[in-house]
Order: sequence, then C-alpha cells, then structure tokens
Amino acid sequence: MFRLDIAEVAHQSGFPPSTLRFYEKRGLITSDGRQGLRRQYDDGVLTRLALIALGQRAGYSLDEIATLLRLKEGELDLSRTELQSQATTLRAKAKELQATADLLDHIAACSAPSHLECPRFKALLRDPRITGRTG
Amino acid sequence: MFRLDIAEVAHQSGFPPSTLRFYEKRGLITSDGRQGLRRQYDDGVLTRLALIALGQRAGYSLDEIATLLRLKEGELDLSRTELQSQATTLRAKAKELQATADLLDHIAACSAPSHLECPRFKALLRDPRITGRTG
DNA sequence: TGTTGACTTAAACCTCACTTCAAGTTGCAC
DNA sequence: GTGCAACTTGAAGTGAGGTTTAAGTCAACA
Repeated sequence: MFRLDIAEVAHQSGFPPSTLRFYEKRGLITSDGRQGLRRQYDDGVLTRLALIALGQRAGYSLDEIATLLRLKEGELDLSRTELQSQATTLRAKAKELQATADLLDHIAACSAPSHLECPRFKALLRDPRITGRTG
Repeated sequence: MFRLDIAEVAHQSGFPPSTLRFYEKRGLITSDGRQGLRRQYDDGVLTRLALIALGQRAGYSLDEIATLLRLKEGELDLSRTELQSQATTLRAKAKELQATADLLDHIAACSAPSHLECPRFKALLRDPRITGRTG
C-alpha cells in the first residue's frame, strides 16, 4: 500500500479529478488524509475504481455500485444468482442491438427505390415489438 | 388517410400523450388541426412514430432523428454509408455487452474463494480496457 | 514577498428524454 | 346549467452522471 494524490489517481485511473470528488461525495471511494488541501489515496482506490467502471459497464447505477461496494470492506460479496441474472439482461440487450444493426444493414443494402418501400422495413414498422412497448 | 385524435394515437403507438406533445414541440411530429382543444393527427403519424422508436433503438438522439425526418417529407433519405457505420457502432456495443455478460457469468461460476481472488477477474481489473478509457 | 499553479469548496449548471404541475378549456351526459 | 373526464398550456421538476464556476487556500519557487 502506498499513497497517491488526486492527480496521480486521476492519471492512473482515467477518471478526471472532478469525478473522483463526485464519487467521494457519493460514497463510492474514500480519500484518507490530505497533504495541504490535496486528497491522498492509498493504492487500493485503483482497484475500487476499476470495479466501479466494471459495474457501470455491467449496467449498474452508481447507487447500486455503492451498495455493493459497501457490503464488505475490501471484499466483494456478490450473489451468484444476481450476477447471472444481470448477465442474462445484458445478453438480451446485446441481442436487441444486434437485431437493430442487422436491420440498419438491411436498409442500407435493400434495393427498394426508397427505404419506406422496402417490404421488410414496412413489415417491421408495423410490428409492435419495434417500439419495445405494449401499446 | 384517416384522422386520429391524441388519445387514439397514444393508444396505438404506445407513446403517452405527454410524449406526443413533447415530440410536437421538438418538431418530430405535427398535428393537423384540432377538435375543440384536442389534437388531431392523420394516420401517417403512426409510421413516423415507429420510425422515431426505431431511431431511438438505433442510438440516434431526438435531435438527430428530427433532422433525418425533416430531410424529405414523407420520404426517408438516409445515407447508406451512414447506416452501415451506425450498424458497426451498434455491433461494437453489442460485443462489449456480451463480453461483460461473459465476465459476470465467469465471476458467478468461478471457484475462487472470493471474487477478488479469481485470477481472471484480477487480470481484467488491471486491464486498462476495462474502463473504456485511455488513462 | 509575491506570484504562480494546482488544488479546495459549495453550488450551479449541463444533456437527454421526458413527466408533472397548476390553471384553464372543451364536449358531453344528466 | 352543473358535473366531470379528458384534454389544453407553459413552466418547472426529475434522474442519471457528471462538469463548470467562483471564490478561496496552499506549497513552492524566484
């Protein structure tokens, strides 16, 4: 464990200082002491920040991440079922993006004179699933 | 072409009336006339709303969608290259989500006594790509 | 001693996509 | 002519995830 000041953490983690202060206010990270006014961190904060970044990619809100990180200091105690369920959610989102990408490619390639005349496109526009809504 | 009032459009499109008024203010749709105070639409608005929903799924902002929809009244004149490039972006996002899902599954299944001791997890946390940042 | 330059703070501001609010209007049933 | 639901308006509020600003503080260097 060695100590880093805010500029160092910003540089190594890629998060700007404003974000580090914001995260501290939100209870996601802690600084331990100051040199003059400058926050000092121990190097564990870098792991914590990496976990935060991962949490964000995994679709958790900062509040959720804060809760997860508070559960055990230094340890991570995530429910395995919860992780799998989140993975399933992410896969569903990934598939939706894929499907949309395929549609865009089809529209780009379609030989119909105008996009709105493409039969597949017209069919999709009538498909209630296109909106992701129930109406 | 037949006419629908706002409640009907809301019901058929799945967008709440507040959103329809909001979209009108933003220039995404137009109502043509009123019956009393109630906005009346012609049924073309439903196609337009489906296009808006698709645009959102495809990752465009409302401003971008508004611009695209204004290009040609009733027609859609999207650059095919632009569509393909957007499709590529979506596929990249989809892959990122997949990768994150795989990681979550691995963490859930990993036999290491604590998540932070899982070698693959530790390695990933050190990987700068985990943050999606350059720092 | 004085001036940088990098930090500090609280609070305001930002974008996006809407929703909610308060006050007013309309059509229709009774 | 009264009641009422469903609309109307502009303006303000929401929530997520920050960034920016203004005013202040500090260590170091000349």
